[in-house]
Amino acid sequence: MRADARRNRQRLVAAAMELFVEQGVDVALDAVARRADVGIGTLYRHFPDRHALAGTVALESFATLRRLASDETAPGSAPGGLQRFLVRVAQLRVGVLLSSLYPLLTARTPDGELVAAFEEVTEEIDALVARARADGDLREDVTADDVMLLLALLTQPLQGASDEYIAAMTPRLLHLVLEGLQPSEVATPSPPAPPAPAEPGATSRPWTED
Amino acid sequence: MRADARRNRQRLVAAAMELFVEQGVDVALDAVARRADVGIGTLYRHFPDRHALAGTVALESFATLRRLASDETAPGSAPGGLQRFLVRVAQLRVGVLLSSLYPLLTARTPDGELVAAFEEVTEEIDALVARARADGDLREDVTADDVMLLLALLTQPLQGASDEYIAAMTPRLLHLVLEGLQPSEVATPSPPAPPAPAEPGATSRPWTED
Amino acid sequence: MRADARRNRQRLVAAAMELFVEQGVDVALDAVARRADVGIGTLYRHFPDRHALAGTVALESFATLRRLASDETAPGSAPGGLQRFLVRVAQLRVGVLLSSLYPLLTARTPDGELVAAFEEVTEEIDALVARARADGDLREDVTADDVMLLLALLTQPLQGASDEYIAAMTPRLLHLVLEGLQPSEVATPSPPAPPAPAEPGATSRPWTED
Amino acid sequence: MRADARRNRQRLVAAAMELFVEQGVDVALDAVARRADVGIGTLYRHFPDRHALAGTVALESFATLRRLASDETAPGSAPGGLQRFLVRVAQLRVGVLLSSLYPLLTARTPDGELVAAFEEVTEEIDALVARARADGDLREDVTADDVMLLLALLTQPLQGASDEYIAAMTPRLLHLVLEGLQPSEVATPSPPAPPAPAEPGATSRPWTED
DNA sequence: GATGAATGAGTGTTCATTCAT
DNA sequence: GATGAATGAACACTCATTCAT
Repeated sequence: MRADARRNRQRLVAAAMELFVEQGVDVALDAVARRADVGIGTLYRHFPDRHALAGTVALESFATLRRLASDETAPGSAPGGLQRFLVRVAQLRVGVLLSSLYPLLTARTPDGELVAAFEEVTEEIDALVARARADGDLREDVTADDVMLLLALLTQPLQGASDEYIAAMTPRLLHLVLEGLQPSEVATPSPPAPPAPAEPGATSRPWTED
Repeated sequence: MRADARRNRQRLVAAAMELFVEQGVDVALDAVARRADVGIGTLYRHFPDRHALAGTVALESFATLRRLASDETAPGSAPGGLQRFLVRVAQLRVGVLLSSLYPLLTARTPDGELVAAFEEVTEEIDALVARARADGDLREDVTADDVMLLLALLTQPLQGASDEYIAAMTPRLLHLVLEGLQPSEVATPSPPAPPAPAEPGATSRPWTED
Repeated sequence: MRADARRNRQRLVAAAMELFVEQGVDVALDAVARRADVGIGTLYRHFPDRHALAGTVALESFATLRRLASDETAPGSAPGGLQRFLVRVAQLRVGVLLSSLYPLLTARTPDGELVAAFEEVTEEIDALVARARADGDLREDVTADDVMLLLALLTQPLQGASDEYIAAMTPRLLHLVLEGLQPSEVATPSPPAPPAPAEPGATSRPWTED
Repeated sequence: MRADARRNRQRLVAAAMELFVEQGVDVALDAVARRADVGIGTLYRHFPDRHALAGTVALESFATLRRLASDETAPGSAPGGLQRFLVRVAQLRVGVLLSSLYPLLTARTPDGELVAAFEEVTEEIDALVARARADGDLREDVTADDVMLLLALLTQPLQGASDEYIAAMTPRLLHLVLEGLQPSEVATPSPPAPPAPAEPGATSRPWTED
């Protein structure tokens, strides 16, 4: 692939990620191209349709999440890794993608690569959760799914809120929630999580069609 | 106002609320009119633009929230009112509106009625929070703002997730989070909330423009 | 249906027919709307997509063809009806539609109404052909299918030819061809027509997909 | 010219001719380049625009037509040459080009080479027609223009018809039409052909601009 | 007051053509 | 000379909003 093409591709993905985070996954592709400082045709050459672009952004996001998680599961890493991971993810607001892009995992023809990447992220977070539990930092009844969903929800773009407000409140809420997930004498059993669905897309999470 | 006009108005607001919850605040107004079984022209006669419709929906939602909250602050009501309130709100998914409609609170020309209604809701929730604190059910450093924001985020529509999954996970997450908000020996101080802004829109929450 | 709506619909169909004849079925729908002196949105309100518009144009064309044919099969009508019919059709250049719109007859989900209209046209032309044969005006081995296909081909828009040339040549060619279809001693058997296909779209003519 | 350059040029012209016949002259040039297994840039290096490519294809087609015609006018050739010529041309479906490419003959700046080639084809066909007439195989009032136009029309690609249907019907129609062009007692005079225009493009056929 | 038709700006997508590699 | 990436104009289609009935 030519150098300039690769650069444009990078810029497009970066621009898309920014705009997805700022304005949601429904931004006009025009805007993405403009932000990347590239013609709309170039966007379409690299990504045949919005789906393809979103898929690539998801892939990148999953890779980032995975890297952040594995940083904390490295052998000999300090306790509190789950917390540190979540704080960093929240700062990057990568969670938006975690949530907005779930639909992609279950398109009519689920993208195998994407599903695989998601599985990998899930595994890393499973490891973080297990470690936190082993360290006595996490309630016994909290699963990786709970953690991921909380993350997705808590870092969702709140339509009309100012960036400063979000930036100030996110660590605060995260602190409250994470501390609340620690074991405690008063803890009572949680309502059950839904069972894993038979199928589709190979994930254990039942997202709906596109 | 003619009887049929009033009925149409009601149906429009109801339809809008349903669709806002189901599909987000960006639904086509056509769809709202159709759901209300009313012509699009009728929608526009009652609400000069999407903003006006959304504002009315917000007003209704705030009224509902307020009623639910005041149910729990009635003199002689049982402890645990905050929890019960939050669970009910989550069930109604009225939180979507709480979040999606925040922008309205800070439009260029903030709607006084709306701001007032929001203030009232805030007051009721303040009361619930105070009561919970007094009962020893809530960490000292949790504010009404924290509660409202958590509520908004946790009940946001998660784009591609199936209704069943959401329905199953919401009470679970809420249980975890609420239990986590209880006082505990291990609790450490939360990061500070942002200070109230001087202005605008008269709310103490700094939402961005439209 | 409102009077102005009906008028607009008429104008759209008329404009589409004109432009289909002049420039082929692939004209920009913008151009159709402009020719009909109507906004593009109006076009789309009446016809959800290009297919629907083309289908309606086809329906009208078939109705016209049928009328022209039945004019000549009325009881007591003079001999030479097939010739007169073909000349009139060629003058109207309705044949374009006969050919350009065949695809519609075999769309994935063939439009029943359209197929029925086509069958009716075919029947009328069958009658014309039978009559012509009975009158001794037509070779024995000529079928209605032959006639329709000839008509479609001979009246096709010849991309770069001027209107005058076409207008002058069409009757001339038609005269030659029609006279050639008369019985003659020198006639030799024609190559066989293809057998009717099992299916689809209920017509006996095997047009390809969309 | 480098050997590979020449080869690429050949492949482009061949690919274009195939696709023109299969899908009409409006195919995407991308598709032509792909079929020729060549970059789109290469196509544009050889042919500055679609016009130039089409012109070259026309040239080749005219050459083919001419060759086919002169095969039948060779001294001592058997009677029935016009018929044989037309059948062969119809089989090759070269007629598409004859019709689709007429516009090229009258572009704002008519391509002299092209016009000349067309004139040559016309001359050859004139000869065939004269011979057929002399042999008593053709009505007196049929001209070379009639023959060429019939050929163009009868071999036009019929948008939605299947290849098999066309393949089966073409010889049949051709048989009918050709036999109909033979002299006969019942023949009546044809409507007059349009007079040759003063100009433009030097052809005697009044095609419109581009 | 209700209706739904008309409008046109906005967005997704394709493709002819240019140009850097 | 070959390549394929970049560009933007053009077209299909949607939807907020206005307005005639």
